[in-house]
Amino acid sequence: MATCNSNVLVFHTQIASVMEVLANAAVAEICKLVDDDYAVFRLEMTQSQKENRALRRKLQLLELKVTRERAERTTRERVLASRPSSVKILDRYRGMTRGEGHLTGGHRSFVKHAGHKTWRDDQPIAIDEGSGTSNQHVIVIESADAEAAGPGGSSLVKQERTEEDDPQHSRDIQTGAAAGVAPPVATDDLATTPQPRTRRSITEVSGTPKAILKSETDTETLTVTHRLLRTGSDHRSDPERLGLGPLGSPPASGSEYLPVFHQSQGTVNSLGDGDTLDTGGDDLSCSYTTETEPVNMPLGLETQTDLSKGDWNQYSSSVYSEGCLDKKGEGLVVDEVTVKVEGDVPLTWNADHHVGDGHSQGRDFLDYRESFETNPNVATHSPLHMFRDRDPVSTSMGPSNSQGHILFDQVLNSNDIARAQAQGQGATSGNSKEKRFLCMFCNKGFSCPQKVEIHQRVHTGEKPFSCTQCHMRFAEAGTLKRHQRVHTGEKPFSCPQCEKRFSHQHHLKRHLKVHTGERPFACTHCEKRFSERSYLRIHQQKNHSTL
DNA sequence: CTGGGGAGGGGGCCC
DNA sequence: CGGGCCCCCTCCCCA
Repeated sequence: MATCNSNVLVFHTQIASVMEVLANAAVAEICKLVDDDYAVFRLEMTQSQKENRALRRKLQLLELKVTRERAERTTRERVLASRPSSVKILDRYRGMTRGEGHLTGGHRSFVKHAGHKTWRDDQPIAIDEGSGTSNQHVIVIESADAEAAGPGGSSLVKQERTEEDDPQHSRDIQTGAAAGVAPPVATDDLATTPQPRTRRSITEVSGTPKAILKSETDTETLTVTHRLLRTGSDHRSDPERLGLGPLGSPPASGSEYLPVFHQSQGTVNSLGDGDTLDTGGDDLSCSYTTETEPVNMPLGLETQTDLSKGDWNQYSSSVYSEGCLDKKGEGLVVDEVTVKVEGDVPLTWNADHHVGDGHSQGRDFLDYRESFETNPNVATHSPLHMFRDRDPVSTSMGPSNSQGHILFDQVLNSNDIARAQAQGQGATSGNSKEKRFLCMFCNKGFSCPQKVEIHQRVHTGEKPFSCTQCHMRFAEAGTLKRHQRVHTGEKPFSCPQCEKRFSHQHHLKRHLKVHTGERPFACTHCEKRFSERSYLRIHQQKNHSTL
């Protein structure tokens, strides 16, 4: 009996072990099956996800393409029929965050001749090849999406990567190569379809004397500024820098002055003929730098921007103040205002650049012109000639415009005319001092060339001294220094009578008359007296103008 | 409310 | 470079 029980126990033990082995085997097999299925499932999921991404990308590309084509059609209607296109304008936008649709500043642009297709920076830009739709966008695509991008987007991604990998930010622009290929469009954020926000048409011109460098932009916040900078390191202002020869000699033909356009704000999607990026507003903020090769490239500049909203000073202020080429000292910026004019090419400016200023600028141009017509020393190459050609009203590119001159005169102060004439004639009429250095515009005599140089800024409008606190510019360093008291609040001139303080010494002197009761200026028509000549003049204008 | 005048701010320009 | 004067403009007060 005991033996029987023993056998049964052994048998049970063996069965238990066999069952355990079988169970383990079954578990292992189940796990294996699950893993296999899971792997297959994952593979299928991955493939599905990739397909989804690819489809989404294609869909977005199609949408962008449709939007783009629609914008192009709109633009074609607004773009001029023909434009010269022998030069390329490449823009450089530094600090631009892609996909954000704006530029952060410090952007530079430059012009390259047709043979050079090099970009120096990475930003969406289109080059007008004159082919009508030769527009190209540089896109940023997420790397993850790039992997799954379809054939249409892969090339785009490839291009972008190539450009970004370029440490020198140089890229080849394959303009006009988009034949049969949808305009490359990409975005770093699929959720936000990049809408063209800036429209700019840059037509580069060369060869013809009346070539026009045209910037037609419709974008928000446009303060278009033309910077005429010089490549040299000499930031000193002198007549030569203005294109003036020393004391009236014609400007050097081989000057290295460069017209510089500075793109200051706004997303710039360049567009060529028919290439349009809808922007939204007409208020352009497009200052862009153009850099020309040292080849003679006569060009006229016409900027169809909304400069009419600002005056010339403001215009020039923005021009000068934004430059990275400025030589900045302590609150002083000296930069260049130079127009390179070669031959008899008339440099034409948009009229609005000049006539908006309230007072001073008009005088400048008036003096310029008046002296030009009377001063035989003024050569036809002189800046005066250039200014004369700047039609203050019409945007025509013709040389001198009689209508423009009429209107030009209208904006000028008659007092300034008299003053200019008086200065010119008086200076030449026997000044006892050795003022043998004559102004080339008004014949006014000065004792040294530097004074002539400073004086001639009255005529040329050159203001090489820029305030670092604002965009004001001045022709004289002392004026700038005085102006900066506006920012510093410095009022070094205090009244001993009432402790009032003034930033101008003349203000103090004028104020002292309040205490003294001095009224040296008497009206000849009545018995009224005034402490200031200007008060008297206003009084006479208001009360005795008919006398 | 309006116009004249005073006061002051600021830039242009010459010495 | 500073001084000086000019001008224009704006703000404020007052009749």
